[in-house]
Amino acid sequence: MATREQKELQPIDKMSPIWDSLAQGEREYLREHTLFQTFRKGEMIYCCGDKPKYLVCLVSGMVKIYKDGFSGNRPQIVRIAKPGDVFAYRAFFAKELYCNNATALESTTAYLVPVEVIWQIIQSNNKLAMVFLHFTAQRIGVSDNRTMSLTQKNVRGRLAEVLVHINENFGIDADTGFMHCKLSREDLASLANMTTSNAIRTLSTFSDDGLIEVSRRAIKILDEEKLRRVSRVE
Amino acid sequence: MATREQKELQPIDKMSPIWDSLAQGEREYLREHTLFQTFRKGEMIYCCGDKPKYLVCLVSGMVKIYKDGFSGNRPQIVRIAKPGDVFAYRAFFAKELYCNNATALESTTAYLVPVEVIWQIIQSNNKLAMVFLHFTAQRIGVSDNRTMSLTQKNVRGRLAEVLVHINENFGIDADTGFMHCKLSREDLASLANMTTSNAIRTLSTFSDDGLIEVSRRAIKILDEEKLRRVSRVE
DNA sequence: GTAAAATAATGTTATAAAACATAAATTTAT
DNA sequence: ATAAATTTATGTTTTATAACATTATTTTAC
Repeated sequence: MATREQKELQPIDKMSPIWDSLAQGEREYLREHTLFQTFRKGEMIYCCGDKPKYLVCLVSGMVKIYKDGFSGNRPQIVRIAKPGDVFAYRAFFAKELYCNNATALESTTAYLVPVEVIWQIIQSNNKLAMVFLHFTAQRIGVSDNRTMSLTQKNVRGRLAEVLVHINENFGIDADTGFMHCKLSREDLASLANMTTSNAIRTLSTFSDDGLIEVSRRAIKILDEEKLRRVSRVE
Repeated sequence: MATREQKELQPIDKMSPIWDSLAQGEREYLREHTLFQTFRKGEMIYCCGDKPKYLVCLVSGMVKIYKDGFSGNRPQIVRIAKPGDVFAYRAFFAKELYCNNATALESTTAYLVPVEVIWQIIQSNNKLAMVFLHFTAQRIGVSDNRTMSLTQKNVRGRLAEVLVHINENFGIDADTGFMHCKLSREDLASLANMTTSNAIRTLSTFSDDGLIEVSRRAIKILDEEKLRRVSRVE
């Protein structure tokens, strides 16, 4: 008898604590109007200039959210979404068009909630409004801190910060210790605002110094304390 | 008969459209529990690590909101608040301590609304929650765009952007055309993430090139179109 | 009004990171 | 399986900006 490895697909309102305050009727309304969609690797989920149509709740896979670079400059990854993450709602609440892009980093599935559905529920559910307010307020802090890191830390400090962040937020393989999130050097560079060359070079020196172990795209942190120190002071 | 130059002090709920959705009872409650305070030039309004106690609504003067620099680095001005602006609420909604500082750039007066009062009203006034959600969502966008500017534009582009922004948001003297907001070179540098030397030097070249006119701290934009172009492409 | 402090103006040097170049390794497509 | 394309690895050069240094000007304090 084959064991069922594949996890049962949870309904949208069980995917994130964002929906905890929803009443039963609201949950049903949400479920009924939510789409489920698959994206293949590299596929665009939304892009800069689009009018926000859906809030996205990631079910499986990984999505990079990135801004196009100014005139000839490299694009910059703002953040990477993982299963359970809810995104693509900022522009809607700000009453703006999207000003960044989202593409699947690997084969990905997601719930798409039409913004009208969110609007409908949030108008009469103050708790939901407060949850989104809490989230957006936190994200301002994250964004302002990111600005500080990208402008005041040097290349080593920025890359160390990115590695520690990925390690913390995407987890590591229980057996090998390698990080689950395997990004190309180019994407690491884009996250840490540096050239791909510098990302590659700095990974090499981190590896030479025994801070990390590198095998292709897989990275294992060997000395987290030291890496954090590099992230703090450089 | 002496003309009354001094404007009558407006009540808090007339200071910003943020409060437009408040019912009469809520307005009275807000007014009754709001403090009015004066800050002299350089005085701190709140600082990094403090627990948020008040939402601040600026009545007169100017306030700089800035983050301390990492280990030995220069502080960075996040934004400058002007009369009518409401600030100091992000950390409260994010359930965090302040992670930046606010000091008066000149003699300043402000309404201080205890966060419990905000909480009380927002719990039962969905419209107010939506207004704050709209504001915070917008500010994430501003912050992310700021990150792009500070990391991808060169010194000239960054300073040009700051000048255009100040010109637009703080207005100019009707007679002379000089900008109302007169910052020290150090503060301009802090806004544009560069050394004071570079801000001074770049102002000189802008002046030499006929883009601006400089007289002490006062600056007048002579060729806004060209300055915008510098801001966009450099 | 004068001295002291802070701010502004420039010139010079040092340096971190980008740009460029080339080659090796890996992945993808046929 | 082989070729083509992409990604990774390093070495070298160039460049933008910080750091440093000095002087002039302006503001503040007594």
